[in-house]
Amino acid sequence: MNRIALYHLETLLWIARLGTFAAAAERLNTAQPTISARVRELEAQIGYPLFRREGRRMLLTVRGRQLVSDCEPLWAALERTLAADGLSGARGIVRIGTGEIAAASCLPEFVAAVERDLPGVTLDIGISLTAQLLQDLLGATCDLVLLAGPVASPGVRTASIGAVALEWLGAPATAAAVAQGSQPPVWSLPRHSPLHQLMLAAMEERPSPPPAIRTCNNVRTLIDIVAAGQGVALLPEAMTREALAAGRLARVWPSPKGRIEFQAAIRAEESDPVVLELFRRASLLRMDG
Amino acid sequence: MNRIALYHLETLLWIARLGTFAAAAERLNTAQPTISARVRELEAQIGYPLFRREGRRMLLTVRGRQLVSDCEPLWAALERTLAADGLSGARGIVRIGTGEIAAASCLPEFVAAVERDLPGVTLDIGISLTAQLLQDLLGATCDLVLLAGPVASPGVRTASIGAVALEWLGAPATAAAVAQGSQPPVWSLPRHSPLHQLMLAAMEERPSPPPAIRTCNNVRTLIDIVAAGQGVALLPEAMTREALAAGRLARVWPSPKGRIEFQAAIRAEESDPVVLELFRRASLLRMDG
DNA sequence: CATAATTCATCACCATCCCCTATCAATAAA
DNA sequence: TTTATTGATAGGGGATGGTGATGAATTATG
Repeated sequence: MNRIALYHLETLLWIARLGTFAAAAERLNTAQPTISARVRELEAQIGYPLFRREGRRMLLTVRGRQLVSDCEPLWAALERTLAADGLSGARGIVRIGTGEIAAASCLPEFVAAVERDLPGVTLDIGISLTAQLLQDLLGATCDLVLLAGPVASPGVRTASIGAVALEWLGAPATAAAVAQGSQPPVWSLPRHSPLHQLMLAAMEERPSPPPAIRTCNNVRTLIDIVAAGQGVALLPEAMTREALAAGRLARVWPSPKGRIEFQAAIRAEESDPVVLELFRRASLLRMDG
Repeated sequence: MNRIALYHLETLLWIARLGTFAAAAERLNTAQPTISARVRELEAQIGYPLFRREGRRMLLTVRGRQLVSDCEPLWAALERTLAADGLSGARGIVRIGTGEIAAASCLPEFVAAVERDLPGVTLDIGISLTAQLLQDLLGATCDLVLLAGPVASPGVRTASIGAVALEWLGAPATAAAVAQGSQPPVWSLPRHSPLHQLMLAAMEERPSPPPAIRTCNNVRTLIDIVAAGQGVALLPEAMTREALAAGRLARVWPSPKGRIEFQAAIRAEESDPVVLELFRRASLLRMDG
């Protein structure tokens, strides 16, 4: 069945349109015996007769007509798909990996720009932690990543896309308790993440001894946890602005000096022009916009 | 481009799913060089690279991924279409030709029965005059026709499906004028149609000399014309019952004795089982039901 | 670090397929 | 009858697709 080629279907469709094998042969720039042979092959492949003799003509059988009308839209779609070649502009599916913070800060803007300027390009987006993102990139599971922290890995080409400020936040009740000397637990991303490292550095700035540290691999969940009064977290301003304004979160300690850097990255040996163009555009993003 | 065979697409899809050429080869019960060759052929046909080396693996390019995701639904549809073979029951497109009167009397019922009992069968319906219908049938433009008048043509197999009564109808105003001796024109289908012949026969029954005869090739329009007071027509009861009840039409002269016969017909040498089954079912129809 | 295993490319060889030209048989039109 | 049209058939040449054996590059394993 799989030995059917596209020209078999094309031949069937042209015979159906023009009525005779000879006309289809002319239309397809080939000889009439070729058309006969193609029909014979197609019939052999699908296992039932498509034509029936009627005088000197060949008429489609009932099932043959069914096949024609089934194949007509399919053929059109196939032609469109396979001919989508010389089309101007970039086309293709690019897999983007990004961390939660970058996703919240500039991904919608990036996606919108791509949709607008490169309509042929489709983005597949996956959210992960920095370490996973790098692994995906090197393992060619992703084409382009937006990730936190300075990355200096051989085989990776990066461009900084800005930094966001961090703040010690908690529920308003937690802030009040802290003001009275309480020592709430600190929540953070897993140990290997850049934000966790920044959090440890920021703890050094503080006079009090470091309290218990708990981790969660999801920033949104982290926010929910501290908003529920379960502790304090060092969170990016970009993701908490709204909750802060709404009073669901409050500043617990003074903000540290450190900011968290973000970068766009692709494989160093990347050669695909679409990916390179997307990297160029990603490099122009500004987290602190 | 048309030299692409279905197995080329199938191969691409399995490589995309399984990740390696070797795995695809095993899945497709073939050797690995075959897979390499198929990919090479496919790339040559579409004109751009689908894969890129990465270590010892082959990775889809951006455009390659695009093609995969474009082809996935197409492939599924093609498989479904081409494999629609051993499916139980009849399948296919049958072209039905019918006259207006038969269409109005029993076509909806017939179509509903086919939809219900033979869901794989699609009907293409065309409305024409009897002469055209016969020509279509013999010329294999139609597979089955429902037509008026006794047909005895060699090469055609018929079955009676009943008869309908005819009445001389006109607008109520016309009927009133006739009662006072007026001689309105008579409207009818074209000369070669069975209804026209019946009309002429019915005129013989009448005492008065035949008035002017005008023709129109469409019964519905004919009804509209006489309902607008433009004359009298011999019309089938089946199509005028409603207008008569609503008072838009009225009986002008006494009804003639003749009724108009209807038949289902197929080519005598028809062998397609689907058409034969539909003919069997059509033979059971009753116009006078 | 050396070895083994995996992955895809290449090669030679063979079978099959596809297309062409030339011709024929059947039917329809003149 | 003659002519034209339609599709089938036959034979040969060239392209295509398939296989198994082998090789190069990379990655896993001891």
